Amino acid sequence: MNAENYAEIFKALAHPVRLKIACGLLHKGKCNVNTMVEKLGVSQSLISQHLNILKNCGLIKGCREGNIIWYKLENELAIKLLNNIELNICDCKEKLCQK
Amino acid sequence: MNAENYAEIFKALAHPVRLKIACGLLHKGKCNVNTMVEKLGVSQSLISQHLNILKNCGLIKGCREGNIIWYKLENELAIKLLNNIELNICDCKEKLCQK
DNA sequence: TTAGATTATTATAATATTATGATATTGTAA
DNA sequence: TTACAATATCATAATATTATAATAATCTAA
Repeated sequence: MNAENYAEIFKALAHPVRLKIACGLLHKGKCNVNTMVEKLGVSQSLISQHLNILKNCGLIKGCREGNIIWYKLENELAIKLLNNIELNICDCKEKLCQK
Repeated sequence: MNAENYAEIFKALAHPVRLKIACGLLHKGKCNVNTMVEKLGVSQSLISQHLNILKNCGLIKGCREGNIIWYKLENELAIKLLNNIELNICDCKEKLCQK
């Protein structure tokens, strides 16, 4: 891991929607695409594109269960970084995280 | 601090040069522009522009001492985040941090 | 096998970021 | 004052990111 590698991780988290997704996954454990679409109020296409960015960085992984794909946080560094942000204020708490 | 605010901080750190600068400041304490130019091998103009981005996010502050401006890390969140990256591998260790 | 639900991909326009080179500003010392 | 060192700003070209709309792929259930 050099500066370029680290910067990529930061870049992946450097967008409000991706941050909400990652933050939400940290607390919710897993989430499917349509739920993100509803909770975050972002188009399905855009959610999918953001998920792809997170996936390409190795931050999340998708696990198909029939028709649905469950996404999970799969990166220790991302988890450490996200634990440093004030989650009770983070939008994801009120949105993606709710049952 | 909402998701947008947090994303801005991540964005500020989402570039190799800015990450090296921030990481270097964390360990070196302070640094002036010309030293960054030499140690990081990046043009003076570009270093200055990157410093400006870090400054605008409130991550660093410059303190003039005669002809020289010393920059310091001035953000608790950034410090927490940077403490989570493996500093012994980070480029800044070999470069910006050396005496 | 067809319809519908869920997710992904593609093309593209709008916008933002990055790097370069030239120039400007600020302070110091002769 | 003038020259020089340190830093900042500006214009701009190249590149990357973001959002939208349309379409495609995949799975399930009837």
